[in-house]
Amino acid sequence: MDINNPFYKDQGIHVILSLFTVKDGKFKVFLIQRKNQPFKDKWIMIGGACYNYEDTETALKREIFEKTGMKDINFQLCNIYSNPKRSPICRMLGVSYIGVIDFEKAKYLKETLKTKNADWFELGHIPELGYDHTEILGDAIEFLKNKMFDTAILKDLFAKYFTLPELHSAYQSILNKKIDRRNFRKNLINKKIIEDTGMVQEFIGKKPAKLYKFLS
Amino acid sequence: MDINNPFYKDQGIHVILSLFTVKDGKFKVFLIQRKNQPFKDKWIMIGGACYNYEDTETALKREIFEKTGMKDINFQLCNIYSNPKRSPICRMLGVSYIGVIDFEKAKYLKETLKTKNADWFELGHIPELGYDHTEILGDAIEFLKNKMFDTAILKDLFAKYFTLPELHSAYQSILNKKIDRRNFRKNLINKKIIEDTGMVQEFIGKKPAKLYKFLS
DNA sequence: AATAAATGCGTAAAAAATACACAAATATAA
DNA sequence: TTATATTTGTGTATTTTTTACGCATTTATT
Repeated sequence: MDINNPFYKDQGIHVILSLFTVKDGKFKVFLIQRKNQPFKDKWIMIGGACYNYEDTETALKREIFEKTGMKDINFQLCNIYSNPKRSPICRMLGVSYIGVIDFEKAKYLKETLKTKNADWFELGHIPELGYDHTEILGDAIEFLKNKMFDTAILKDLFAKYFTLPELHSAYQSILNKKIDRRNFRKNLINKKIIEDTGMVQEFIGKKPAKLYKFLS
Repeated sequence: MDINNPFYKDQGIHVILSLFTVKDGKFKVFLIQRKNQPFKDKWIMIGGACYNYEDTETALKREIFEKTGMKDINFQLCNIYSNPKRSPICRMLGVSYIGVIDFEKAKYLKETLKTKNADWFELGHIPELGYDHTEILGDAIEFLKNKMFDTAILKDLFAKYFTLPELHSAYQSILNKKIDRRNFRKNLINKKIIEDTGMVQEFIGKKPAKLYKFLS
């Protein structure tokens, strides 16, 4: 370890957030459009530099706040990307996180965003992405799918409570396949991922649904 | 993203390998003793700098070769550590990998190692570690345990073939608990992690055991 | 030949996952 | 008011997977 080796330092760290929501049965990811080179006009996911006095989680929180004004987005580590050519400027190690928000926040996010060219894109309708964000997004989706039935990774997809039909619809959107709704309920309850709150939906029409919440 | 911001660069990336083996029913990790400050005389896991022209896997392969002379150790990403104070010298992002080798290689490793103060330590008898390697090692063990029954993460624990009693013993050492040997076999075969080779062990004593191999 | 040690194979019980049917609540139409 | 359609909740067989455990086989030793 030679601290004076010019190749040792002289490199940056980037944090990237694959931010997802589900709205009206559409699984969507949040993208912003670059205004400058490199990858001018290409779309990328939220993120930015991790300065050398902060950890990556702090950096990502700061970046999210600077770019969107939001402070309460939860996320978890997904993967890292270390190809030295992944950015044309200099070596930037990419640290990728995954986050989920409910569609009320999602709406607010777009309205208040400082970066104007930003939007939610439905999966299957993703534009061409800059850097290696196509790969990063693909890995994030895979990660999300693999954790959905074992953890409360979708905890923030609803502000607080939700009905089973709502959750069921979200799962089907993300996995892009049909799931038996009766077994779906038993599965998530048995695994202690969701819990019946005892409350019931105020009815809009049809039979009112019970309200559930995520555990942990 | 301001490339001229002094906090943007001026930081290093470190790769760390939690290298495990099992010998005579003892689950062990490979450690080397530091000769210089910081953490002089403390033990740490293999690793070193990732230069800005290489990806982290390349860096780790290089570090392993420079420090041990070995070229064929497989590993996979485990976690990252980004606390800016984790190294007293400068910000060093830690990228942790996990690897496993068979005890024949393990023996060779210690003999040919350039760094002389190096050894295999049985879990439960780990000395005080430098940097944040206690946390890194703990996470790596957790990672290994969680993947043992779903993937061939122990593939390199045996040079080629192995008997079921050998594998069974290794699993029990790592998990530190008894596992029914009959269900153990069925479990790993059903999940297509191991496969019967059709060959049988040359007998040393007792009933000769069948030889298995890892898949994938 | 009998015994002990280690390994392989099989089967019954329990638990989990899957497939599928029907009852209950509500709005709307007749 | 009654019937109908839609949506949600609950239950129950069936299949698959996991777990528990018995017994036979192979070899060395006595």
